[in-house]
Amino acid sequence: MSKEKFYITTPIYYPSDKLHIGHSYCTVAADTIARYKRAQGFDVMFLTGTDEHGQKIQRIAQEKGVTPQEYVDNIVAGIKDLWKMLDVSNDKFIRTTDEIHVKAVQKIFNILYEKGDIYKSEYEGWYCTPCESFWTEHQLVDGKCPDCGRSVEKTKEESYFFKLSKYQDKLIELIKNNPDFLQPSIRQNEMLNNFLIPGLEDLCVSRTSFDWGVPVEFDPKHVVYVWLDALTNYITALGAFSDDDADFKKFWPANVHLVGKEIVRFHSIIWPAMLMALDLPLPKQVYGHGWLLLDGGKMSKSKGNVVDPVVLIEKYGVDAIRYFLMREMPFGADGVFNNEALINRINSDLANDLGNLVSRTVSMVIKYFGGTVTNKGEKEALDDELIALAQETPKKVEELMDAFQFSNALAEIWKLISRTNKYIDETMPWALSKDENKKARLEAVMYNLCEAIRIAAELIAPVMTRTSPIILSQIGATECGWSTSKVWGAQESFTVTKGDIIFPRIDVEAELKAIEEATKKEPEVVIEHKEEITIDDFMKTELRVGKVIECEKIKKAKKLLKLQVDLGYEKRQVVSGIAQFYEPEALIGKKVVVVTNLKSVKLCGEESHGMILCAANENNLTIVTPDGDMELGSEVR
RNA sequence: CGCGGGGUGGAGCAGUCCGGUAGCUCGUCGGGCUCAUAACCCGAAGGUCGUGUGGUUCAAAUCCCGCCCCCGCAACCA
Repeated sequence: MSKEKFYITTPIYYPSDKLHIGHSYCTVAADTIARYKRAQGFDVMFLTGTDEHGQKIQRIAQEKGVTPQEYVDNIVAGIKDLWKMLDVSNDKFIRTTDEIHVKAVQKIFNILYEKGDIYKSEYEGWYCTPCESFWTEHQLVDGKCPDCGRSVEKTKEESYFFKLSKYQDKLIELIKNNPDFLQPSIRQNEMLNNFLIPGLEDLCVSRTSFDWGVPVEFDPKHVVYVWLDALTNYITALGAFSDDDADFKKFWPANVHLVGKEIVRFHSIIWPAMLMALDLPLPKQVYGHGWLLLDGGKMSKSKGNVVDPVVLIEKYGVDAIRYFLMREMPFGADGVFNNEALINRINSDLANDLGNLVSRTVSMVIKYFGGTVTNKGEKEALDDELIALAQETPKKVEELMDAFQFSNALAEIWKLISRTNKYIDETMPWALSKDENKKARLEAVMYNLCEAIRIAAELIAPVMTRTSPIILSQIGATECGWSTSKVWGAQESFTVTKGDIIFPRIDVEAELKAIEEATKKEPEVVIEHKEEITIDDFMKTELRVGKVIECEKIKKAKKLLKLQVDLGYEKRQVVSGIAQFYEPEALIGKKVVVVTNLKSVKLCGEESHGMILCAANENNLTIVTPDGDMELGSEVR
């Protein structure tokens, strides 16, 4: 009898930079599910990987003076190391630069082309010559360039398009009739209201403007653009459209694509449409999880370094991090990461509740019974509540894990752990130990503790990959495995071993202080210098003193102010993104420096002829104003 | 009137779909215990559930309406 299959994927990450804690979050979640399913006996395929093509990579590599391939090889090595550190148990790792992927993508492109679902664009493209931009009919504003508002001309920009619009109705049906397909359900309306119901446009699936990508076989000046290249990884990794497609036949369709909410659209609209075009089955579910946000507000200037997962792992251990990620926030929604919450979780849940429970139990078994207890002790009605809870916990955990409610699943396990701690108080083993007649009763108590711990330790295994076996070994569990966690009394006797403290308590204040100092020491302000220019380059810029004579907010725009500036020889309108830092009235009468020979553009429907000079960083902005009374129109050099 | 999420004891959240004792974790205070990692167990204080003295209802955190505030996304930071 063949085992039931389960195929789960993470997004493939873009290796333009090191990964951060947010990527870890998604991957750990996928890993947790994969481990859980394996424990249950499923035949699991767990895929992650990297999306390595595209203009951005090409550009960064160029800047660094390496080939794109060298560049991504290096970053990908780091990503693989990170997953190793996090105990991520992926079965495959797909890189879009893998030969098997490249060939399959080309094949898919050809198939869709022959079928007519991909066609070379020959139709209404609109080109704005000054902007060098190509627009679709839909993007135009009043028939003009949405960027600068100038008129555009009909052009035939050569690129291949995928007939996404053809699948619109089927996609609407899919999402409406099949609520499981896109989860959590709030995403369904988002997709319907924002994209599907307004109408889909055909999708550009090739580019000629860069060449770091999969070449189109029959038209090699084109490179396959991200959609077709990246999304198809979920099947090419399994060997689809290759000589060996056994895994593809075995595991497709995927049970779930785990994705961040920002890419839900691609996975719930574009990807299914592509599969429809290929006559392949659709994934059973796309699950858009929330984001791990940094401590909001102004206080945290210390982004970067604190959320480097490597630092956290080195400091607190993999399991603490994995536990925190899965426990702290509900999976579908956003959550906030901060050090204090992390340390508190470690202390109260891991050290106090779980670690200490194991520690005190092991100590007592050694102290009172020389290390071994059996199931032959004297039972009492008092035990029933603990046993009942231990028996129903695995069921609840399974229900919650199946719904990807990791946080609640862990909460259930911790209810059992707390109940077990309470059981020690109720039974007072130290009192029983003083009476030789109560030895049998004491043994039952110790045995029950070991059983409860055994079950809890088994249930945390998908999340806490290292702690689980350590605990099981400390209490001498021999009956291990997910299925035995459901059986109270599965193990007849326990021979415990005193081990190291599993989670030492952390001194919160000292730790936070240390972190604060560490983040202070490395201001880590990487100043990116621009390339050197000559005085002639600089002189191309025409800067002049002007005076703000009118100023108002632009409705609909959060950041923009519309200014009328008097330059002495003329007055002109300038739009500036300073609304968050200046009240319009406060600017009237101020002298400013204006870039006067800048190409005009239209912003939020308002013409802007120039730019106001400002000193700015992430948190602050102030306009540059001449020191002293200069005549309007004076040049600034 | 762009799309969406949210405002619940000091902090972080659940409850809102399917109206009817406001629940959890942490923190605070008091007590208990001594097996254990100053841990564990018990108890208490603390909330008119953003707002309108709005509507529906016997009854509203929960449904309807208005308003305020926060946060993402999108559109613009020229």
